[in-house]
Amino acid sequence: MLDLQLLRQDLDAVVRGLGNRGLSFDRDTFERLEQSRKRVIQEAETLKAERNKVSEEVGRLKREKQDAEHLILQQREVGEKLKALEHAEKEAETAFRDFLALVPNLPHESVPVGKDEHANTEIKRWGTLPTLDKPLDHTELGTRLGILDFDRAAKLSGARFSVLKGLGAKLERSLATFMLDRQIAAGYTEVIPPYLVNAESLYGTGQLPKFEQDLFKMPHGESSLYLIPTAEVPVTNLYRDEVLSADQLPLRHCALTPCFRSEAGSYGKDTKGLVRQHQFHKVELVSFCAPEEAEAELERLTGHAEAILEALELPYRKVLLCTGDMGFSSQKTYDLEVWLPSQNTYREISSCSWFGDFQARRANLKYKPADPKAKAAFLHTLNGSGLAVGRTWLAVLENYQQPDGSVRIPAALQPYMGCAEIR
RNA sequence: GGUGGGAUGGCCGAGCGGUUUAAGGCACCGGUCUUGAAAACCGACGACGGGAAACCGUCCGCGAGUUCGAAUCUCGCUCCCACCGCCA
Repeated sequence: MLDLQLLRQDLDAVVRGLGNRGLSFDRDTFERLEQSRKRVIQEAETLKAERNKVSEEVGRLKREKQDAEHLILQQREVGEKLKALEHAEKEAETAFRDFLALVPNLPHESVPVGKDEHANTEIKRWGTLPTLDKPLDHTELGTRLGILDFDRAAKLSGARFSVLKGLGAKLERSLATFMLDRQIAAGYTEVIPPYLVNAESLYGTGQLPKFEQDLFKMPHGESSLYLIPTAEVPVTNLYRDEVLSADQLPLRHCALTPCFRSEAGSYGKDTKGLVRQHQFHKVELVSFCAPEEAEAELERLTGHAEAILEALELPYRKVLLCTGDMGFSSQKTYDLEVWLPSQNTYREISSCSWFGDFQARRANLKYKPADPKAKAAFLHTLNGSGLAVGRTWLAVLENYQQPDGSVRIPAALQPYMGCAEIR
């Protein structure tokens, strides 16, 4: 949610910022909704103030054993009018909120303006690309090694699911544990959150109301629960409707969870292999901090994701997303892209974002600044993958493949795997 | 699934139809006193919305209802606690 004050005071800046995302902000609708909301609020409040006064008068008369019948009759009419007005007030309030709920965050000033991923800025490249004559893709490598099975997964669930077996399963588990251990050592407190969340949680981080079609929704009693698309949702919402004290900040959490995405609208994209699945594991980093620390925190958090790739000696590049390529809630995002020999290109393996107070407004996440005279204020939220486990799995297979079809295990991972290769 | 108890400001806790503009306490803040601090005393002290301001409105878990008037009465729901049943 954008700051209402900003919308009122500098609508031009909002229109400009959203324009940089390639969106046109409907100024007329906003102004119409804002004004009708204000009008009906003022009307209702005037009437309520009047009602309260007369009711007080009735109370006084009754106490003094005087007749108040004429006032009570008069009040009945006011009550009727008020009921209608309160209804209109609620409607206007809802229309206004619904409109704002669909408006994405404004890009930070340091974000390059552009329409799609071609305008992203490469920040750095790390690592040496493997020299392979004829690199196989991970699907072929994994299937040949007997550690990856898409056919049987299709039998169980359909397309975009996978079965990992033997050392393939162990590799997934080793990677996840390795990442968690590293991030815990870097200062993140591990949490294991629910994998099913309510609609309020998804609203808080910005997946709802706009992106319901991307989620798996489960009927539950009268309402529904959703499978989490990322641990960002439950972990960011941990402190929803709370006021944290300044000395708790920055508050850093990591979580290993499965992630579920319906991938609606991505038909034909990455249909083969593990790149785009309905279910995958991810270690997520989430940080809550004071606004003045947030920009540096994004660099720090991204660094913690990079450290995993470097520890695993996987070549990657770091990209600053342009305005047109950023997610709904983000104001600045770095993507980390790992080298995939079979595709002869870099593919996203982590996305690290700074949301400003956008999610904090939606989730009512506040902190009490150190200055005892200061009022509670919205804090800043950040998160990033550290890393997507499934994509790391396939990156290891492809980058560490040997001419004979076996796969070496990165040195840092060998203690977890208990072996040096898969063959 | 069943029965009973509960949900009030940052925290504890009173209130059970109209002086509640939510008592009282704790914490925090300002002041007096003090070399400084503590103690004591005095004062201030919630969130959200409307308004240039004065001020007004809303908020006692959530939603409906009764009433001139609801923290207080009625109904529905959610969550927490205890016990029973079932269960990994």
